Amino acid sequence: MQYNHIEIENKWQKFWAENQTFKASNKSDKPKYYVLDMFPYPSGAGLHVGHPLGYIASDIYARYKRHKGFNVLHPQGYDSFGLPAEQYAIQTGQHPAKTTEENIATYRRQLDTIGFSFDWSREVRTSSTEYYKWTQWIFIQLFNSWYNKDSDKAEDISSLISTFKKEGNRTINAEVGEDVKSFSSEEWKIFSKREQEEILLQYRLTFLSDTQVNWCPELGTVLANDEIVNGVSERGGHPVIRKKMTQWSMRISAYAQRLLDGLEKIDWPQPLKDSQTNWIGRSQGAMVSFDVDGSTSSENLEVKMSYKDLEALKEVRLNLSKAEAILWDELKNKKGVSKFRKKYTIGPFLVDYVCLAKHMIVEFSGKEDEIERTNFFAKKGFNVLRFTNEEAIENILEVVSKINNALQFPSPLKTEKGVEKIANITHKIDVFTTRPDTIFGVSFMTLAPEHELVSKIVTAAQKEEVDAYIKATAKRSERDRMADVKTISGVFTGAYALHPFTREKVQIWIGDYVLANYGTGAVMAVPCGDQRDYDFAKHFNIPIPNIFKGVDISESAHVDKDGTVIANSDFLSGLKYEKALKLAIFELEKRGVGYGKINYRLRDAVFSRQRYWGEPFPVYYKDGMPQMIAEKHLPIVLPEVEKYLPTEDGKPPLGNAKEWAWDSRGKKVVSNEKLKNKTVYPLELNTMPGWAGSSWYFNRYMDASNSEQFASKESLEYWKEVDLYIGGSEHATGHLLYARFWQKFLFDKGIVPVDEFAKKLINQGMILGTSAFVFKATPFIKSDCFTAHASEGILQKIPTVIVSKNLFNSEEEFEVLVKNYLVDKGFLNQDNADSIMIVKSVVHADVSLVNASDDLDVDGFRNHPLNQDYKNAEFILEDGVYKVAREVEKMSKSKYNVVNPDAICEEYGADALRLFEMFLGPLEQAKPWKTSGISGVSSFLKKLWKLYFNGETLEVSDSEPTKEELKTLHKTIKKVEEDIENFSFNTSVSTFMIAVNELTILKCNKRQILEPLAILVSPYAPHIAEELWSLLGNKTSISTADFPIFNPKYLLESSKNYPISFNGKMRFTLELSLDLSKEEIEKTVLENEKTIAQLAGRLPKKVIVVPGKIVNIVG
RNA sequence: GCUCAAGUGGCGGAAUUGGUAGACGCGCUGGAUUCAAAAUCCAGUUCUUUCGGGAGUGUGGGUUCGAUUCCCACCUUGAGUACCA
Repeated sequence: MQYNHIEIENKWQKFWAENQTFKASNKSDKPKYYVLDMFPYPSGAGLHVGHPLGYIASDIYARYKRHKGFNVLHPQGYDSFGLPAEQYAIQTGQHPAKTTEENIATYRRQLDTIGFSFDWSREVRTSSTEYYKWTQWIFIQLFNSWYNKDSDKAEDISSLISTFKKEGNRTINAEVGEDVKSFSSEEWKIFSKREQEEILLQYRLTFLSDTQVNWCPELGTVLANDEIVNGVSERGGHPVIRKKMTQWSMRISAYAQRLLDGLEKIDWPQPLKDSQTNWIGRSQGAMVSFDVDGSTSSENLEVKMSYKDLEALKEVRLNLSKAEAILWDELKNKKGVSKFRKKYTIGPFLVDYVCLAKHMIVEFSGKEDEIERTNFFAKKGFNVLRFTNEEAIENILEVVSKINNALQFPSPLKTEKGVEKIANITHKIDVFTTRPDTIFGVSFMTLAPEHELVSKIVTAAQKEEVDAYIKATAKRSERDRMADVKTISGVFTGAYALHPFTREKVQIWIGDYVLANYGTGAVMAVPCGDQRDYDFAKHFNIPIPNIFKGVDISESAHVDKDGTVIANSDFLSGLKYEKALKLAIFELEKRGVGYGKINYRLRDAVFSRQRYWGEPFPVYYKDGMPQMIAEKHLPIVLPEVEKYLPTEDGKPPLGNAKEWAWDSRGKKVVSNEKLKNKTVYPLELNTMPGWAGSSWYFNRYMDASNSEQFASKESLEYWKEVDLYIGGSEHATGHLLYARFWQKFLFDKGIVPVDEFAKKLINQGMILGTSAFVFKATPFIKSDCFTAHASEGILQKIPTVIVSKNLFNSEEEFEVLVKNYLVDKGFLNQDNADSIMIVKSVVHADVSLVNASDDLDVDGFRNHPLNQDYKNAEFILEDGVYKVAREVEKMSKSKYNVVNPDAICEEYGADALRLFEMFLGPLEQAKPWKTSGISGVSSFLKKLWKLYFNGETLEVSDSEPTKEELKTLHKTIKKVEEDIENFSFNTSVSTFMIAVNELTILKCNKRQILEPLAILVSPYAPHIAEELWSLLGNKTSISTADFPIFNPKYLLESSKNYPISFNGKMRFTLELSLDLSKEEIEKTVLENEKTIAQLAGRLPKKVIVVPGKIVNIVG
């Protein structure tokens, strides 16, 4: 019987669908295993051979795990909201739901053809109402939550409100926006409802705010940072500008540290982790305050500390009294600006605790010099709180509450002379620096042109110039500013800042190399240690003090930290980077001019899109304040609109909807006409971004049809997390970061049981296309020979000439060849030949017209619908064929190198496609596709089939297998098992080929070999395996069979073919018994005549014998 | 610029802890079968050679009895990222 892949594959695909073979149960005695693919966006172009690569790998793993006795969840779905469908809708007026539906049908058909073991009963689509109901629900959960930094997790907003009622917001340590005002419980109670809502909005994990957004005018929407590549939109490459808009944001920054820490416990590829780490951008350094000159400086009372003193302090910190320890337990958990230090020196005094950012000292009373201390601290701008030991031990809670209160409500500073205004400082410039060790190298400061202080500090003399500069920068788009990094520009403000240590005056400049939205929008410039500062200083002739010992900075800044010794830096002189850094921060904190700080690059994520084809927000606006629609009224269904474009007055597309108002009485969406009614309110016009639906879909698969809940508690508890997640690395800083964020939030709220959703992740590499090119000759009239009409006629006679690849080595040869051809064929007069020139150009040829030997189907090319221009082209062949040039490029329609899997399945079968995709190379690696290679796996399948047959009839013997047959089988079991566990799928395909080749030579047709062999092959080539399995008389699907068990006894050998090397080079092999001892091996080898010949009389210096491995003779 | 990954025949790639470099497949060459083609089967295929050998895993060094594998420097390619202070 012939191997008929079409018949077999149709038969088994139908069988699996009818019998729901791969339907996973949420209850099982077997251990669970969850294998997930990144679900596709169903684009109009359908799948090309690159798309299924990851799905095939995960399918092999899923099928393998089933053979290994696991209850496997292997679902699939569609990320079906998104831009392309909407752009198509704008162009054609087709409803995106319709095109999406059609595209999904194509995808489903293509996926089914490849024979995946997906559990389709759990399919999800992010654009279906049953699904996005729960996306809306999660949005509401985020709205109703705030981030408590003391417990380091998200909590319900109700706990915040009850604290506000009891104590105001002074005891709250939350992740919030920048300008939150402090208030007491009394004040909270008298705030209006609206004021209360405004305050709460600042605390919520999703919040409305006026933010600078990336606005893309062409697309008419805002884009997230990860949707912009090189200053233009990722989709379409349109320019992006910055614009202030009221937008929903997600407070992902609250999770920055946890997103970083979580990377440690997940098995994800290092490059992916690196790019997330990069994106989060944690940098450790210090905040430093510079006073603007014109303020009265406080006298300098510092006592300098050496590094030794600093080390000695560590000792003191370890030995705390009981009261001290109790209080420290309470204080140490405070984070961020309320962070406390213990046993700290402020000037000459050692204080018990200090919060540097808030200038608050907490001490135990009873110290001898209390009055003196209080005065000194007050001069330095510190408030002091004192408690007795008893208070701390007996009523720690009250002590803590007093401290919290004082932190929020600092009392005016007091000295013995009564109330005195200590600081007369008009302005301060805060900067963030990662190099506080270089602080003595500061020679100027630079503010971003947008910095709020600029207008306040600029001198009258400089005002005009500064204003002009600010105007000029504002005009330039973000993209211009980014593209142009070489031009140095800036203006002196005329104002000076005071160096926090030396009190020397340093100039304050503005310059556009400082970005307003990173750090504080201001930098302390250290020209000797930072190249940008250096260039700026050179350009404007600002001094460049050198603070590095023995380093030449005449040409460029010295950026190296390692091994550099600091000089000319007062107390830092003579120290290396690490020590100088610590001591600098220590001194900054001691003098109250700065503190150690961790900064993150990760910004809060903008969550509003001005698009139609996305999830609507479950939000309406009452008096301008957002209100959530109750869970029981979800989903809020996307309304119908006539046009998918923004409205004429610039509102998002949903502004076109006629029925888009919320009736708060009737609890339903009603016509906009009813907005006149008092109880009807406008609904949100923005929609959610693409990443909303994909940030939690892996949880939905666990209980996909649940209409009561996001997913049932039991199913979430059972499946917990994805065990293996396969997808592309392009989602590193988008989907994979946002999904981790939502998972952590859902975990905080007790909705999901784990805070990382995927234990292991593999990035499959891209499959590249092998483009084919032909060489086209284009004739031109040489300019000096141009004699008007006559020449025109020459060109018209000349047909397009296309030249085979190996006929020329240079442009000159090409030209000569073409001219000769044209003359020979009579297209060109010899006389005219000199007046034209021939230019070579390359043209893509459709890869389906080229065979494995790079021969082009010339007629096919002429008649190809995309090659209308070449219908009458002349081809210059070599040896009767046309050879194309090949190049590896990304697969794309425009390069005519896209290979469709449908055609492959049709011609070679799905099993061949699956095997070949795996055989191409390591899963994670990018690799080129060449269809010709598929004949290898195709003939392998035919050989495999033949093993079970004798001519037309199935012939399998029940007799005992031979030793060799068993050896082949068990070798294969071992290797395939190891390969799958290591995701090295390419090598197991080779292993199958070797096994089949060996068994063919052995003429093996034993059931005891061929039955387990079918199981081994089945994860890779499931259709042929099912067919052979059933032909062998089995009644159930092969997917339920146990994986064969490897038995090492069949691989035991009695002898080994030893490689005999001389000085490490293998010269010949020698068959020796494995029972021989080291000495016996050495003796036998040295006596061998080939050894004697190799040595040619020399005496071996040394003989290395590794029994079972190698013999190496040195000499 | 910075970070990461990778360089092995004509091509895709193999060599899991340092131990016979080039498995397996494509392509190519020759042969069998065939009227012919497709398909199938057999043999060969890193380079070089005076047919004894010799050289060889991006380049140059190092460690080792022995290095594709470990270390150092450099070159090339790919990916990510960037006035991030």
